[in-house]
Amino acid sequence: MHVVESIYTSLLDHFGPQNWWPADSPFEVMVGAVLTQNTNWANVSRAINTLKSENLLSPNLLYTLPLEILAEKIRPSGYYNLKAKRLNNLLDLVVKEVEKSGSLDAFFSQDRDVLRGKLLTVKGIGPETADSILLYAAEKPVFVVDAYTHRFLSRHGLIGEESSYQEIQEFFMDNLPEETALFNEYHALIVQLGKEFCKKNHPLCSECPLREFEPIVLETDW
DNA sequence: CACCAGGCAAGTA
DNA sequence: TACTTGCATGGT
Repeated sequence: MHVVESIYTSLLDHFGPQNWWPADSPFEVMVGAVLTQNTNWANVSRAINTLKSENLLSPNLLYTLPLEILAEKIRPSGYYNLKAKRLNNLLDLVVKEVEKSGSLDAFFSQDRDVLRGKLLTVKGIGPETADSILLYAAEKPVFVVDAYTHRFLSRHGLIGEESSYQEIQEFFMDNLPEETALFNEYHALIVQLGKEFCKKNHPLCSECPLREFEPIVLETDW
């Protein structure tokens, strides 16, 4: 059994199923994926609740909303001018593709790597945001790598600190069965680990569910 | 008061 | 290519 499987077992045993992504629809996942960039989920949740309560959470409505108004609506999520623009860039693609395909589901039913390539053409959609949309909205088998993932693997000496997004992603995908449900649960568990035990500048902790995986002291403040 | 949060792109050398 | 910086709110 590879170490990534053992870690998954430990995390699931400790935290239980996380039932991600916390959203009511695939489109809500897409919006949340942009808004949560480098931002606490509690703040993102406020922004999404505003959009919901004003019945604005649809591609066409959001797309026709002026950037300044959109920025105002999503203010609590931080970087609101930047994120309004990024959402609009994403909607450029989504509205166009939905018109072409007939529906959001049809758009998502394309090949995984083709879809990933299209998402990555959008200014403001990088690898993590694209993969979050692929996994949690389109339900494609892709492993999402975030800062917590990088940090906990480094801290346990399982990868070099300088490892790239793609290298870390391959570390998981080369050693796990290619299953959407597994990748979904695993990433969610890593985020929970991050929030509770693997925060920036958080000391090595005897309560950590991964304490058996030889934590090491790093040079950096990770 | 300082630091952090489920990134990304653009600028500099 | 390899750093650095801007973007911004709300919780601890």
